Amino acid sequence: MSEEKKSLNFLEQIIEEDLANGMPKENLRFRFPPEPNGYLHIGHTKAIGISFGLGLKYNAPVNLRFDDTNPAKEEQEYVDAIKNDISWLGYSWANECYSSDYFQQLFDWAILMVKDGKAYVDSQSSEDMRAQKGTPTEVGSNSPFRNRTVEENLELFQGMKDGKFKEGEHTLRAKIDMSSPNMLLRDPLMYRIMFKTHHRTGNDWCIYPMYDWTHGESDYIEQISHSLCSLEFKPHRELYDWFKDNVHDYSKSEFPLVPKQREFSRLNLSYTIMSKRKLLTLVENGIVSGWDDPRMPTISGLRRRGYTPESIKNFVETVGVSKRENVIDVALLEFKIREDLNKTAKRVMGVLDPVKVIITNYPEGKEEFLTAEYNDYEDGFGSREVPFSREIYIEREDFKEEANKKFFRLKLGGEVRLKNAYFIKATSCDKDENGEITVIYCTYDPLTKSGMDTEESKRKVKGTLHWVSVKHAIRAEVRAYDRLFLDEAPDSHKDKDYMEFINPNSLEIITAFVEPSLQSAEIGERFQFQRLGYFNVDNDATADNLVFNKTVGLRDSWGG
RNA sequence: UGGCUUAUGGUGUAAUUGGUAACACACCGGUUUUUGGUACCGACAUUCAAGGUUCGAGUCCUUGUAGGCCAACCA
Repeated sequence: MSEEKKSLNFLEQIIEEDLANGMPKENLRFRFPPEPNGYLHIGHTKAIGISFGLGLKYNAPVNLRFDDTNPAKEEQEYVDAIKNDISWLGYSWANECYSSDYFQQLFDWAILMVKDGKAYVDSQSSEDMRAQKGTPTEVGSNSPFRNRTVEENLELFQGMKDGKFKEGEHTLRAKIDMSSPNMLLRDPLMYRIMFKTHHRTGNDWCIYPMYDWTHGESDYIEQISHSLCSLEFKPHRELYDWFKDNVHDYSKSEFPLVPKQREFSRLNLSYTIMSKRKLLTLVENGIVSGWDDPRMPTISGLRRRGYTPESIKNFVETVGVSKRENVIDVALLEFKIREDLNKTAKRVMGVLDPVKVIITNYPEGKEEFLTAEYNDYEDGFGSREVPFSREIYIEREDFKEEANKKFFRLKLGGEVRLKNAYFIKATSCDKDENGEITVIYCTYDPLTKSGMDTEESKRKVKGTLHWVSVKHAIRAEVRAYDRLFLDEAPDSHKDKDYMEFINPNSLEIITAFVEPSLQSAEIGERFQFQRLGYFNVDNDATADNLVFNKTVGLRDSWGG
């Protein structure tokens, strides 16, 4: 057993350091904090993998916390989908939490901050506030309401909560520093008035706390030790710490531990987009059939496409953790699913673009059943009987009337092996008026039957073809997918909209012929169609209409 | 004219914290093969630039350059 020493990523190093500096291991606690305003995508699996992975590594609890502070965008449907996706990946959370569970605590703390002169009610329009906020290079200026008395602030804030004001009339702001070089510290909003029904708290509240105020304090309430998020929140850390320091003064005894936020770079994948808002646009405009369309980079899309949880987790593991902007080649994701399915999928035969072959010396009306292993190289997969007869389908691209020596497939006068069956030799073919081949005539050699181990079957043939018996084949719908976008980084162009790069041919629906054993295939079941790729049974499949999704093609080093 | 941050091959991630660039994917070549698959071999960078410190620098210092993020009553 050689122990491979894996280097620690920078987050693990931070944790090891904290541990070394005396933090008890039992204090370790993480969280994954999605906003339920859309479905989880492959980018989220990185964040999920990091926090849940750390939980597993250090045997520490990981909370699933819905950051549900904006009822205008959030829905129960998304909560359910998110839970389902995380479970499917194979992770379990210690507690199912909601920021909205902390609304009262947050409000109580906010009152204390008002009393301490650390927060005030502003009564300006958002436009006015934006104007005095300054810019990254110019300082802001103070609100005319910044110096209201504590009594006035208290009364107004209570009035906000009691629904005495209209939306937009007042806000509660933290009193920090309008000239801070960090824009987020220029008196950030803590509360806004919203008369919206919340998916959990209903109409209990008409003021809702903002992200910065809520998120950090939710971490604090849950006593999260390491709050890990993506890089764009780095500037928020200063504010996170400011709120945390103030609130800690109020609640040291009840909540002794203060969390620590650290940031890593998010995952970007080539040829796709990773923005919930933009993905929602694809759904709403009917570019895809839904959040779980197999072309979507969502977890539900990948699941439907045939990806396994294992392959996705391996992918995230391989991608690593760092602080630099990155774009991962989608080929790595494809490699990971091939790697997994290569070990686990049964091999079967299906013909996607059929051309008929008539074996002229095979008796008419005869049929025989040939034993075919589900996996020739691994034990434990079992086998099935595949029917063979005088007429079969092969792949149209597997035949050429004439071809050079690099073409290992069937050509006139040439011999190939039919997988699990016989050697055949092409003698002639028929064509239609367009020159399209309609029938290929072959002869077979009965002494080359698979498993016979005869001298004849030891003849060198370079090619092996997959096939399916015409009489026994079953029709199946195959959905073949191509990348959704034609550009490597569709949303990175300043002058062009990502919608301009939509691939108009990302879905091809094919009527295929597959071997009869697949009649009993179950929804979700994954197969390798030999020489073609990996396919799984789509949710849309019924007993008399099999539907397969092409998960990914086999690696093809020939190229055509 | 601001603040924060990152820079290692085509793409990611690593380098025992100053000791002579590793792993994976992609690409290209080859061997094996009843999948042109798998497996196995081989090829592919002197670390953004320029200086400096040092016996020795991807790691330290200086000065640049390039990229990312920051002005929502979003998260």
